[in-house]
Amino acid sequence: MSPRKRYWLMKSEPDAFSIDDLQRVGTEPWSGVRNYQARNHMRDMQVGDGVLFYHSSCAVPGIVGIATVATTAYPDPTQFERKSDYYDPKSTREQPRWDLVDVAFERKLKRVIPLEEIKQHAAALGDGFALTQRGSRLSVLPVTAAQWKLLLSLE
DNA sequence: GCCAACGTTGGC
DNA sequence: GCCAACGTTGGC
Repeated sequence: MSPRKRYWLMKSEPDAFSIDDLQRVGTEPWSGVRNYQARNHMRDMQVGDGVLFYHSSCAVPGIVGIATVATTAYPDPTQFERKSDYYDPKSTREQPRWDLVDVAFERKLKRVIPLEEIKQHAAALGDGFALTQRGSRLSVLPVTAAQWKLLLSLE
């Protein structure tokens, strides 16, 4: 028996990989996460969990689409590839440090929900919400059912 | 392009 | 085990 569906938010720079890219490929291994907290969140993911797709480092940062978790966590192959930007010499196949999940496209939002607007709901979203916490750079973060509902009600 | 905030590294 | 230095993230 699998635990009930959970929700997450995943950041991506649209110049590198956008929601349109995800729509085109359908499913994408979320490679390159090199932050332990973000990795641990991916290890907690279950197939079917909901993902808010967020564009960062762009003109209008914000939530742009919805995806679903398509696999449980498995070792990120790029950590073993010497030529990859994500190569980690401290990683071995016996003891990989970095995991990823595959993420599947579900839909684009009717409009971008800008960070600026999300911030106006910071109080309702709660102090613990990493996206609206000052200085937070976490790229994979948990979202509660209530936060998910609130954020998508802004669409 | 700037810079604040954060995580990691490495010297001691 | 501390902490300064460094590199990176990401909003603006």
